[in-house]
Amino acid sequence: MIERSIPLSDEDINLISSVVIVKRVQKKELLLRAGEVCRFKIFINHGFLRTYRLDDDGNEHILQFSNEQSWTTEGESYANILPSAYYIDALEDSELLMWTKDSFDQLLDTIPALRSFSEQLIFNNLHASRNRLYKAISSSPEEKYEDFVKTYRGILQRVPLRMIASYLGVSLKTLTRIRQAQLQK
Amino acid sequence: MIERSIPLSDEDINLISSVVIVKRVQKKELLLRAGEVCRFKIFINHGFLRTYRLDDDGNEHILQFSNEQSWTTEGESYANILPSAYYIDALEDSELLMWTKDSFDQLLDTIPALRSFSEQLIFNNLHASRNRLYKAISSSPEEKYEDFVKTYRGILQRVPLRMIASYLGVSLKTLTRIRQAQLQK
DNA sequence: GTAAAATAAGGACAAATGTCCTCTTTTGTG
DNA sequence: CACAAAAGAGGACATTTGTCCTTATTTTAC
Repeated sequence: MIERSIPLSDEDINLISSVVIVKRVQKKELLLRAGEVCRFKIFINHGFLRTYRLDDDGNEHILQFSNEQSWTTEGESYANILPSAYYIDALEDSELLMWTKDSFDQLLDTIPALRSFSEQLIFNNLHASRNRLYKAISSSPEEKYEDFVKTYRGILQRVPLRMIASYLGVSLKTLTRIRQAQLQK
Repeated sequence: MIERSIPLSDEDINLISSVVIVKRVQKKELLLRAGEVCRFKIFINHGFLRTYRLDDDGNEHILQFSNEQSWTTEGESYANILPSAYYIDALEDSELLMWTKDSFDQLLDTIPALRSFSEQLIFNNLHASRNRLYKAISSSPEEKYEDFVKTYRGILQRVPLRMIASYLGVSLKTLTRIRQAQLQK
């Protein structure tokens, strides 16, 4: 599964597998709490995760949805071994492959292909993040929603609408209004 | 100047300097146009740059202000040698140190300290970008403005207010209203 | 299987925000 | 120095968006 995206030798795969931690989590289970240090890199074998943050009033703001067959972690906490500002939890029952920072760093040193793959991921992340920021500051709620539907059609059916609203930074009300307006057409 | 932030030997510095391109640009001069490939990594010796993008209606949206003694480039275009979606121009007369991707990649291969410094920059960028996204989707215009003032007090005096508005993703009108309201206090 | 919780639509209203305009001041240019 | 351009404040108004409700439906949990 991971192999699909990286060109790795059998030997490399064995190495990587030798330090993996397989974890099954239930829907709603928390993987990371704000204040804790994020100790793992996570690959989602199947299932669905989300990264969110609480503001001063206790409102959730979703930064990221993480599909199966993708990677996630709270990078700032993970890299600097600092308390995380974000939560990560499961939106569906999930099966995860996890590596501690220590073992993953060692893998990076041993397997050049993994390192360059990993760097590529960082870049993709950075560019996606910048693009999303652009949309956040330049688009109307309607454009944001349409863009979301276009980009993540699959997710729309998997999560409650209020989470889409949270992800887009608009109220549930505006989102239902937009959807109603689009039904009229 | 660059040296200050990286532990480099004299030899390394010579290497890095040997392939640098020093460029002086005037206020308003464009360094990168949308559609062009961003061919350089840029270190701003002194001066002030900005990265922005035009939407379909021709409105500017500022993604980044770049201070003196900091780095900038349009990463997505630079890394993948693709047409940029963004513009970069000078908000003040500036002196820039620039490296082509070819020569910079070579430096990265030769100087491990530069590579790790460079990776650190990427991470900082990623985390800053994510943080800004969080504020973009979670804060009111007033909170955004206050946060901006707190974080970039210096910039406030250097750029027109409408650019701050553009950076924050709000209209100039809301920004002047917020500022008026704060004067009342 | 049933009660409780979550979801989301919709109404009513208030508040926030944007657009368009004018006017004054400041800045930049020749 | 003089003229043009840019900046930004402010008014008037319309639109958008949010908050607080209620209600119907679906999902979850015991």
